Amino acid sequence: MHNKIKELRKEKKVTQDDLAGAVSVTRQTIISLENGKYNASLQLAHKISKYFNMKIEDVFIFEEE
Amino acid sequence: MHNKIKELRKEKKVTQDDLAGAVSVTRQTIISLENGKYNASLQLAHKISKYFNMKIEDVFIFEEE
DNA sequence: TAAAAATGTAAAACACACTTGACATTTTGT
DNA sequence: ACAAAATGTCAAGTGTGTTTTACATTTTTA
Repeated sequence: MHNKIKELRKEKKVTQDDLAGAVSVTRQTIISLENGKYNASLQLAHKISKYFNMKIEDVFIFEEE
Repeated sequence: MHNKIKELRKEKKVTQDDLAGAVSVTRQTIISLENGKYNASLQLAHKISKYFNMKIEDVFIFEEE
């Protein structure tokens, strides 16, 4: 699974710190998600995609398992 | 956050064990999710909603936070 | 009505999402 | 060029999702 957070964030021209604040997590969490260190929780995935006005499936890409 | 797993599962007439097998988790995990003991991971939420041919947001309900 | 199937509970163990803090590197702006 | 802002790394700690095992209760069916 990977995600489009970094792209979406740059399109919208917001900083990691801004996004982190907006969804109430640490900047470290955003960094780790963007760099594929681990996956977001369902709650966080929801907040992030809501922040970008998108569906979870359009931000987080689940390749075949 | 709550979810519609139990309802959807009964509509489709599948057992907890069937669903668990279909999404590769333990029956215990399904029980705990249905009874609100904890929330699914993003991966699992995706597998479950895909199993029911639905979007994550239509299976897992995020009340205002 | 008894056996079988389905659902539930409880607790210990493990994996991973997320935090915290401190510091290093890259990018941006003047 | 230099300072400031943004991004990244590392490591230890906390909390929670998931597994496993074993057993109890409820529901279904022959």
